[in-house]
Amino acid sequence: MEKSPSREKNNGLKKGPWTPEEDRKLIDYIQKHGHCKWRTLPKNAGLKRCGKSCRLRWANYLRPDIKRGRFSFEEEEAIIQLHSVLGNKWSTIAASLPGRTDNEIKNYWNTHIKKRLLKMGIDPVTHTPCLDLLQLSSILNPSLCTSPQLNYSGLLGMASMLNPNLLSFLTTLLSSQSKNPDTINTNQLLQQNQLPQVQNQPQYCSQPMQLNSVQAFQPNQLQDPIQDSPACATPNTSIPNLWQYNGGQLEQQPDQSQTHNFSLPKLNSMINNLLKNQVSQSQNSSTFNLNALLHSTASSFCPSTLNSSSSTTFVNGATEDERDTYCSNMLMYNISNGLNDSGLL
DNA sequence: AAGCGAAGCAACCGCGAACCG
DNA sequence: GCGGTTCGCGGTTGCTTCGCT
Repeated sequence: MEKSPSREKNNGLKKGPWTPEEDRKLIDYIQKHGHCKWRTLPKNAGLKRCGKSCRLRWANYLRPDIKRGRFSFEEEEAIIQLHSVLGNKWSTIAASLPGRTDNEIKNYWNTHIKKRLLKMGIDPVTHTPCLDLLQLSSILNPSLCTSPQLNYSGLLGMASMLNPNLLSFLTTLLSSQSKNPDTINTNQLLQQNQLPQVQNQPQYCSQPMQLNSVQAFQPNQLQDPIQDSPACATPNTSIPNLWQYNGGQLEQQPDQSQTHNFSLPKLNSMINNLLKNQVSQSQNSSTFNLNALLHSTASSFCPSTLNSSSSTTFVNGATEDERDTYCSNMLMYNISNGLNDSGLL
């Protein structure tokens, strides 16, 4: 790639883009003599560059073991995972990714991953759900909603910040949905009689990835909420209309005679209504109105269809949207795992 | 086709750590 | 132990390409 004319420093050392000729000289020299002394290398190799520039060119571009091309999804997952632990320790992260340089990873993080996380409602610095007004409006404004699956993670992130009960409820519902793709038994959920632990720092990536498990969260067979079948939403006033968060225990006992089944589109609208309600009431409230949730009507929050992507598309060469979808599913999967680990599901 | 801003990425810079005499 | 030198890391810059108007 030919760039602008090279710059020169006062001391005669060249700066700027490397030419193929310079590359060849550097490669030839290192292949013959190695690179023990970067300081003296350029002079010996016949290059008008500083040692630092040579080292950088070799390390980031000319090294024979460098892997070129797009980052695979596995690599991306690893970067996010490592960054959540190590922070901006690019060289340490690079050490775990054969063939990738710290500079490349740093650039990829700043140009791709950071944006993706923000889009998912996750703070790329702290790796926790973030709440800002823009995010909030995009989540709550149906016209701005382009990916319902994407918004699940945003919703969960929001929920966790607004109300620990809400996060527990949503994740339980979503996990239940994976076991029974058509219906959710609310009574069964209530009978658990204990709220799961709220994770302080939800993980949204895991190693190794378990595509089959994640696929269980693919909300397939979605219908237009407006066309929801009557059997899918059966509100019942005998269900306690309030869950009181009190050290993880439900204070009101559920009515064990009633079962409520509803489809995922209905769930979508319920979550949306719940969040709207929660936001308008008070942040950090320890209660939410279950009865209102069950009675809430389908809104236009959820677009009419979702594509049921196959897991095999989430490997190398996945589109941006597919990656977003997968990342969102991973969030739900990991939160669900947290529930499973606590023996609640 | 031209202009312009955004995105992507190679390369630079400054600083601290490691090394060495 | 100390001072000078070298190396490596992370943040930043600036050039090129891309896409939109």
